[in-house]
Formats: sequence, C-alpha cells, structure tokens
Amino acid sequence: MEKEPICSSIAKSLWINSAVISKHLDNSLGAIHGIGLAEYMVLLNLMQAPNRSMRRIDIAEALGRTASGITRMLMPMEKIGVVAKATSERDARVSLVRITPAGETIFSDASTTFEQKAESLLKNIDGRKAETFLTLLNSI
Amino acid sequence: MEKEPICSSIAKSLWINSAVISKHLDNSLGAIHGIGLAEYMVLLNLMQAPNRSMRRIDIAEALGRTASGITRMLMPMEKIGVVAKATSERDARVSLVRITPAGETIFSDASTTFEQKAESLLKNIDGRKAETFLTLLNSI
DNA sequence: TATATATACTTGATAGATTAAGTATATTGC
DNA sequence: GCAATATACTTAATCTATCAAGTATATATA
Repeated sequence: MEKEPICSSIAKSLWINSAVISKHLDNSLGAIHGIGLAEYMVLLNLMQAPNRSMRRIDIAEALGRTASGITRMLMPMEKIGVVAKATSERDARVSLVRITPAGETIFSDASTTFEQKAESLLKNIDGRKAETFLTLLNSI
Repeated sequence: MEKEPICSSIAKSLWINSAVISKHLDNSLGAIHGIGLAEYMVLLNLMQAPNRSMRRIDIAEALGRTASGITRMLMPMEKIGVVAKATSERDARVSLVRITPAGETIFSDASTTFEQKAESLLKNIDGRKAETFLTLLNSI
C-alpha cells in the first residue's frame, strides 16, 4: 500500500465515523422516542422552516434523499400524528408537510436525547477543536 | 429555535455531508467499476490486512455492519470473483475472505476514481485545512 | 392558444441491510 | 471431561430506500 491522497483519507474517515455515530443516534432516538435519525432530521428541518412547513421535494433535498423516499418516510409519521399534510395555494402539485403540536413535543424531547448522545459520542473533541471542526464540515 | 449545542451541530453536519458525499462516490464507483462504496471499503480493508484476508466478523466491525450484512454483501462479490473463501486452520468456525488478483486489479482501478471524485467533492478544503480536518476526524 | 417540456408527487417492483433464529465450533468453569 | 456459555457464520422474514413509470399541474415556446 502506497500512501494515499488526503482527500481519499478524509472521505473514508467521514464515511465510517458518520456510519458509527448515526447508528448510535438512530438507536437511541428509536428506543426512547420511537423515531429514527432521519425522522428526527425531518422534524428539525420543519422546525426551522417558515410556517413550520415544507414541500416534500425540499425535505428530500435537505436530507439527500429522493422524493419517493420522503413520501414513504412521511406515511407512518402522519399516522402517528407528528406531521400533517397541507395544500399550497400557489401550486396545486405540491403537498406541504407541517409539523403538528404533538410533533413539536416529540422533537423537543428527542433533541435532549440527541444532544446528550452527540456530546458523549464526540467527547474526544474538546470545545476549541469543536468550533474548528464544525467550520470545516460546513465549508464542504 | 434557541441556539443548539455544538456537538449536535457537528453530528448533524457530519450526517448530511457524509450522506451526500457517499452517494456521489457510490454512484461513480458503481457506474465505472461495478462495485458500490461499501464493496470498495471491503476491498480496501482486505488490501491492508495481513495475507490480504480477514474474518467476516472483522470486516463487519471495520465497516460498522452486522455479520449478516457482510455475508450477503460478499455473495455477489464471490460470484464476480473479486474475493474468495478460505478456511482458518486454527478455528473451524471462521470463513476467511481473501481478495483475488482480479479483485486487486478492480481495487486499483477503483482507487483512481475514488481519489479523483473525493478531491472534486472536497475541493473547498485546501491542503492545510485538510490535514487539520483529517486529524479531527480520526480523533473521534 | 396550443403544444412541449418541466416539476411535484405517488406507486409498483427491486435491492440492500437488519433482526431473530438456527447451526457449528470453541472456550470456560465446575 | 462435560455441561454451559460464547463466538462465527448463515438464512428467513422484514423494513427501508431506490429506480422506473405514471399522474397531475405548471411553465415555456412557437
């Protein structure tokens, strides 16, 4: 094995670290709050969106998924009442997704779990390094 | 939305960036070399292992997958001849996985694609930052 | 205005990964 | 040495995400 380019090393490390961390977060959120990591990310995006609602296609874009995947992911979320459908007045094609009050409660509780777990998983990164790390991540 | 803890921000950014980058790498490797990103990672681990062979359980550990997932992933890889089975002399339970000469060729070709694509995806991270970034990633 | 193209979403078929359960072999503790 | 437990792997059932194709609506072009 010759030494490899730094970008390759970064991509590989990013891949495995993200896989491990995501699995832990997904398991914790699932066990305690009954939603997966991807579902949590949907709620997070909705909470930050104007009117707490988004088009399905924009959720897909934000999560790096397909529109089809979002349709399927949202079905059970509607069923348990954390999100609800709404129509767009401007465009009859779009089916808006809105977070419900019940969804906001679950999101708030899940955020506590998420934060605790994230901190424990990233305990090797101290405060000063963390800032640098986040800046680098966001510059990708 | 109140401001959130830095570890949460890092976990989220890690999740979405890794998802997007992995999808690009997976698509490129698949289109050009007929193997996915996970398969490439298996070959990479085998290339770095003593005797270019590993136990299935150790591949699972290295990739953050289950033993079952590895069994299923390796089946088509054996079929196309990039890896082969071998037995352990010490432990009759284990089924060793060895990379074949054909697999080494594919790995070598795929590495070129991987490097080019990784560099293009991470072009916003310059050389100096890249070192810092990799160090931080590896310290997780 | 009519037609072609693009966009937003859904649905059926398919592939990949997991969990749970089962088999075979090793190791541990009386 | 033997029973109990642990480890390595496989297989069946299930779940989730994707692609491809289809529907409905909007926008662009001629």
